Amino acid sequence: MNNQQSLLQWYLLNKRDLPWRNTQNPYLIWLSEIILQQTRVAQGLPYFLKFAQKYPQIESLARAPEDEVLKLWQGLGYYSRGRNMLKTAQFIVEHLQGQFPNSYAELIKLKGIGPYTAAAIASFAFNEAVAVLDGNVFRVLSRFFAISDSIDSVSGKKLFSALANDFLNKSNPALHNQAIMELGALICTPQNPSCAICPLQTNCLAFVQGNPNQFPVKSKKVQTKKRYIAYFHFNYNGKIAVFKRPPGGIWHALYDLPYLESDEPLQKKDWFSQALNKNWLEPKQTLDLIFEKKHILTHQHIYAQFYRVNLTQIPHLQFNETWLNPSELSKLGVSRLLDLYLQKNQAEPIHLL
DNA sequence: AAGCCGGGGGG
DNA sequence: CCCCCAGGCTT
Repeated sequence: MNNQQSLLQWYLLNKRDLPWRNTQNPYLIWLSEIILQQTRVAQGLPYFLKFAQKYPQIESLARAPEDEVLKLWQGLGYYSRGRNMLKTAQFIVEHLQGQFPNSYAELIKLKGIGPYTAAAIASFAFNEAVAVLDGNVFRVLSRFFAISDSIDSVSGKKLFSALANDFLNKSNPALHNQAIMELGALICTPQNPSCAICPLQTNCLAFVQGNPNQFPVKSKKVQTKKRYIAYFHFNYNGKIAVFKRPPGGIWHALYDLPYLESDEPLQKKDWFSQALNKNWLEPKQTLDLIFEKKHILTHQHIYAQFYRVNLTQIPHLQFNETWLNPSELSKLGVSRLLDLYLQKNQAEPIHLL
């Protein structure tokens, strides 16, 4: 048996039973691939089930309001995926008669579909002979061939892309692509790979050399930034001031509370005086610290404090804010951080005045 | 080419 | 604390 055959045999015996593997419907496969971008299967699975249930066809997704899609996407992160997904659904329904493109060349033209996702849909739904290249494939191939070219350089990507297409089993691209990714997810893991039970063990150069942990090679490193944010829960007759976050930063298109920000930690009196300067409140008013949370993201650590202010008149907040009651706000997508606060606030309501 | 975009799980 | 996950878009 050659390497491709060993890989396929291993896959057929050991694959996980995942819902998007039981269909060739390009819409459902696309849905799963968008959700799974930079996202573990265990985290994305419940979202796939929710979306497939609520939007069984591309037409129902295309009709959905953006706020509804983002509420369903809430907690999954990388929210531009959800907005691009909606735009692409609308494009396909309005301009392609609802028919999903059936080739890599056409798929990659769509918003939110890059080289990986185009290859995944083209092969899984239409059995096109194009290799997927994701984090799993980078890892498997870099170890199998002991390649030290960095996977986040342009030249490295070209090299691995050529290698992946060379390694592709042209007689069964759909199964081969799923198999090599599954191998990366279950056997050829980032740390402590299970080489002892790997179907490619005997021909794996890194295993022979005894250094699989040295692959793959990455050159870029992420540096995290610390942010200190004071959120203001302005309460007026049971309504709360919120605004839709603008383009150009984190949580674009999600709803949020008015806030102040600093590069270094500040105390309540500092936030209070800043808010006073902006005429968000009056000197006689008080800030109640309700909730503190260190919110950890890949590229930033947010030290958040949530202050509640009970108002007797509506201030001008400069956020294009709207005033919503809790049931209205509960229908809108918010960050995981704000969701935590709102949940806590609901569990321990403040009985005021 | 580099920076940015979330949240979570595992070592 | 670190890593990275069925990546893609913008500058």
